[in-house]
Amino acid sequence: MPAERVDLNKFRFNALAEKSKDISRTKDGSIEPSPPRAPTTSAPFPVDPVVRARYRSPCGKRPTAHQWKVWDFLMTVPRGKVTTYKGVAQAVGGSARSAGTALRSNPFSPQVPCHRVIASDLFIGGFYGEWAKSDSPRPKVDKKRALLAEEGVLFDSKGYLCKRNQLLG
DNA sequence: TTCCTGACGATTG
DNA sequence: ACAATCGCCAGGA
Repeated sequence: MPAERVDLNKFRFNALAEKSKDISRTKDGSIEPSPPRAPTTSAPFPVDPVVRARYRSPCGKRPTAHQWKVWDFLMTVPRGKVTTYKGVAQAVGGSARSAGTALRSNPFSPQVPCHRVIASDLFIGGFYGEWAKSDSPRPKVDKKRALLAEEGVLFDSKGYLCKRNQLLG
């Protein structure tokens, strides 16, 4: 294979990976892996308010009341079912978008099952900050799909939920 | 405090 | 059908 072709493929890969935020570019133009979006913890999900008050995420941040509410609600979504960002917002307040913000910083995945949240049009949606696009690599969303498949929740080739009755509610 | 950025969702052209 | 736009609101800098 000509070197020219190799370089082209490499360039294409980097462009896609950069778009999906798996890598980022430093000031001098070199490429480095992006830091993980939401490092997970092996600590058990705390329920006690006192334990919560002193809890710090792996990034050293203290979760907000809204985040605890979102995560608490997720704990009520059973295996084999999914809900939507909109559904989360209706349950705990705020907007669908702000629900996504709380999921994005969930340090207890998959203990707190943020993989059971999909878009309101039944599209599989995102995972760990990565939003599924059919024309780009989506390793994290593939992981989400695998987790849900293990729970009996399947999506079609375009990424839409197969069985509507698996939606919570 | 102000400003900006998103794992959204609904509307519009 | 599809992309562009707009409203949304929690967090972080």
